[in-house]
Amino acid sequence: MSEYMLYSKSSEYAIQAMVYLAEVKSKKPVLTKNIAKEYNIPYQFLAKIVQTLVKHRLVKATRGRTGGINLYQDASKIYLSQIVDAIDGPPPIKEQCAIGLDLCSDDVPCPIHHTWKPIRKAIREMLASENLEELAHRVIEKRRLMNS
Amino acid sequence: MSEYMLYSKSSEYAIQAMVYLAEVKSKKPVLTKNIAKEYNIPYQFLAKIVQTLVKHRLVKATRGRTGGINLYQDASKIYLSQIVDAIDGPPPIKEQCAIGLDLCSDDVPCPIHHTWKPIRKAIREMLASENLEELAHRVIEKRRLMNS
DNA sequence: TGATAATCAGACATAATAATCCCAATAATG
DNA sequence: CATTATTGGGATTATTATGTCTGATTATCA
Repeated sequence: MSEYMLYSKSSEYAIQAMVYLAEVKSKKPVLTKNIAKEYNIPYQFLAKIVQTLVKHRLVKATRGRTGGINLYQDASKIYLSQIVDAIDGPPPIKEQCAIGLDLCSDDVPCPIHHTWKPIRKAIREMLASENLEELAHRVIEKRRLMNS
Repeated sequence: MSEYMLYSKSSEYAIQAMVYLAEVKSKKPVLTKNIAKEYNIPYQFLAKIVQTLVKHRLVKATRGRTGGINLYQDASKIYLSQIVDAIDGPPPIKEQCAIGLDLCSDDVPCPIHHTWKPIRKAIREMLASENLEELAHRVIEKRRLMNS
């Protein structure tokens, strides 16, 4: 394992799929299969992840021949933190000590509590402030830059 | 999986063990078994991790009946980043895109590149600036606070 | 020098995460 | 109404991270 992990692979796939949905803005249901192909995500695996997103009402599924998936609500109202929480579960109530000594708090801080706390806060705020509409815009902008 | 991960469980154990060594400041070799007991780390597992630390010259091992382990050099010269790199491997040269789209750079940034980059930098700097001597001091301070 | 006690090394076991398979349920279309 | 194409969901497999076992090697000490 290397490089810092904000969320699991499953959450990463979930974010990619939902950014895709925000990007295409299709009224018609979008095929999970197509999203999987576009982002090179194992189809069956993504299908499972989508099921979880449906249960958490982040995605709306239409069954049957002309079925597929759509965002459950407007892209501007869906934030990364919602997706990650749905897939990986919500963050723990009590903050874990970063070097695993035991629980730490402001009163009885762990050795790196004061350096780690603002970083953790920044991560949380990032995930809670990024919405799908913004992300989709920037993905489109990125494509433009890559093709120029 | 929940909560952000800076390093693997193995690295966490490695840090704990080395903070312990910095704390006791023993000239005589310290038993891996005792460290494992102190921090509730599975002994055999910690023994494996220690082997890796020895290979990376972060820890010095003395074999035989009165053997054990010590820090390879002064605690003030050993930083968290060294330990994490030894156990988890060094960070990748090319930065991965946080939402897995593809590689990102300042020129062709991924959608959350500009928010994620300073956070990643802060994490790296934290790991690169925390040395074992400092940490050991603060662990001792924490113990004092807990017992009062 | 033999008994003891530590690390070293590699194989093995278990648990968590990631990925796959298969078929049922649903719905459109000729 | 049969065919086709989708999601739903349980069981299974694969891969990786974590943890365990066993015996060899090294060194001390009675």
